[in-house]
Amino acid sequence: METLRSLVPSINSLVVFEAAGRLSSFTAASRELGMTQAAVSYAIARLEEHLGATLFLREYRRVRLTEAGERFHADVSIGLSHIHRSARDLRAVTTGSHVTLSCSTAFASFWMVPRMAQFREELPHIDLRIQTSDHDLDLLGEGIPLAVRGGDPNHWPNYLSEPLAPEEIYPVCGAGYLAGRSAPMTEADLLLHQLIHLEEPYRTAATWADWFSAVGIDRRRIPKGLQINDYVLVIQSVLAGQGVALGWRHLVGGLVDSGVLVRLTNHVLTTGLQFHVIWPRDISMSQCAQQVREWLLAQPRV
Amino acid sequence: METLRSLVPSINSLVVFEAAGRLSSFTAASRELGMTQAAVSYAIARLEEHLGATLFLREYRRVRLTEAGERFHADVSIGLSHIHRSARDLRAVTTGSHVTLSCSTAFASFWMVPRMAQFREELPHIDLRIQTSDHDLDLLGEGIPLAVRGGDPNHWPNYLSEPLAPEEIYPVCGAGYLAGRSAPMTEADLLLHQLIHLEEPYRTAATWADWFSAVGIDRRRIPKGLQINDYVLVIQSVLAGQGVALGWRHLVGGLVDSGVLVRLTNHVLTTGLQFHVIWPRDISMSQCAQQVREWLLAQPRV
DNA sequence: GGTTTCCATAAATACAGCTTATCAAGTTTA
DNA sequence: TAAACTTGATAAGCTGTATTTATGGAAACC
Repeated sequence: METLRSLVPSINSLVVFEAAGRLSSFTAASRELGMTQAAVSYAIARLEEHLGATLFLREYRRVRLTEAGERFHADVSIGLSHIHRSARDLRAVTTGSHVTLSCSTAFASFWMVPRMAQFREELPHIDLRIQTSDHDLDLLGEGIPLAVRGGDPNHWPNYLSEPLAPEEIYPVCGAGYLAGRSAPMTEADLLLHQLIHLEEPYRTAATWADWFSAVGIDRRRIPKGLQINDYVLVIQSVLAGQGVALGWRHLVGGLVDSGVLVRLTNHVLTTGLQFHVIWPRDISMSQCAQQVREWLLAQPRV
Repeated sequence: METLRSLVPSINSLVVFEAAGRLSSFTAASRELGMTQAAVSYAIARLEEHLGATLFLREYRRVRLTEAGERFHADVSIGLSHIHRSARDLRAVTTGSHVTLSCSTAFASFWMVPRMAQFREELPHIDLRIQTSDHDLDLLGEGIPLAVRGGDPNHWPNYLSEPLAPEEIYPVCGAGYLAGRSAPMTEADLLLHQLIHLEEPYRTAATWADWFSAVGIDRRRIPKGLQINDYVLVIQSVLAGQGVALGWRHLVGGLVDSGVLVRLTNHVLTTGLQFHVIWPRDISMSQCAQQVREWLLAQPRV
């Protein structure tokens, strides 16, 4: 079969043709493409010669696509724009002044937000955009250079990663919650409290069942309580004194330290998993994204 | 906006990338493209460098597209194949061993068929394909280099043309039709005969009304008769002795000369229009198509 | 009639893309 | 275990094509 290369003198000439056709002017096309008018004229002439078709009618001070040229132009435009868009998406990850970080709403609220002031101070030139999503979206497809995800890196073969924090879980309640209540002495005492459950709609997260199992308490003994599907709302409920929830150390550690949340019992569920900063393996990162990654990883571990 | 040129090192590299991705091998791609393996390796390396993305994983004795590469490859393939198809269609008109001639079924039957033996003798190397259509199809769109059409060349600004025969119309009947009937002496006598009408569904052709008008006979006096929508069938009906029809000289002249059809009356309706050989203006013709055109125009006028 | 603004053409030039040559790596096989 | 084979990477150098520079011609417009 005739290859595309044999059909046209050079694929580059198609780009010239596209611009010339769109602008109906060789001179304008040459300006747009940053080359001389002669080069455009030459490229078009060779393309026409090669295809054996007149693509342009040379009129006074302009050129006009012939009918055949019009048809070909439409197809070339479609083809090139398709490629153009794809190439632009690829590059979007690696360049650009802004950096998009994909993470959960919980991570955004409890980890990023408290550190944003410091971020602005240390990396003032970077326009950081946090994209929260509780789906595990496709960074490559979305053109996002950086994300925070919990889990096993082996599950993301197309991404490189660096651990940010281990997954450690303990019960917390609001500072005022214990007033008028007796603090639980043992893990089993917690069964008598108002438990707030996180019901992740898309991901699977550790639950009260996991936590109680780890201390040898049968999951069937766990009372039903408040079911909330967003971790930010879970913690807000806890802060409002509505009950006890599981706290992820890397998220709530700061609140515990400042005293607005209170740890209950001494048991910590350690899943062995880590939260990671991850980025697409095959795509080189922009300077800015690299700086953001280094900044994330340099934050003191809670 | 970033132009496509700035996104990729050269558009040619996309062709190399497409082949390499499809074949999962630089060496195989180099063979297909008729270049060296080194050139492919170099082109891909530059493309990756330019896009800032790793497109291939180099494995033992093969390369494999990365996820990002896969995505980009799909888009590039689509884009290039779109252009490829369009370019091929353009070229199909100008090259190729066969020549397609578009004409009406009537012209095919009564003009081409009687001359085909001679055509084969004079241009044996040409694979002539006659495409009959009673629509006025778009030669450019169909990739057809040559057609025969009646009418005014000014109506086809995108085509060049050369007249083949004037439009001359006279009544004819079958050789046996007059047996037992009195031959019409005047044009008006024809009104007493069984007239066969051609009812062109798509084009407008001259009718009995036109013919009678030209000799000063009111169209309202014309009797209804057989209505047939294909001129080939009209003439077959006439040959079968079913009645009298209008005969176009360039089509039925040969049948009249050989005696199987008989001209009636002396009046000839000359519309002033011509039948033309036409071809797309903007597309250069293949050698073969040119020969066919010259052959058509060199045929002795009936 | 001069001016302007397009496109075409010719000659000269630069440099991208290609080839040649060689190396490295990894699997097969002997 | 080492030699052979295949495939990709790399370096250096060459070639040819795309581009520029320079010029001319045509068509409108003032």
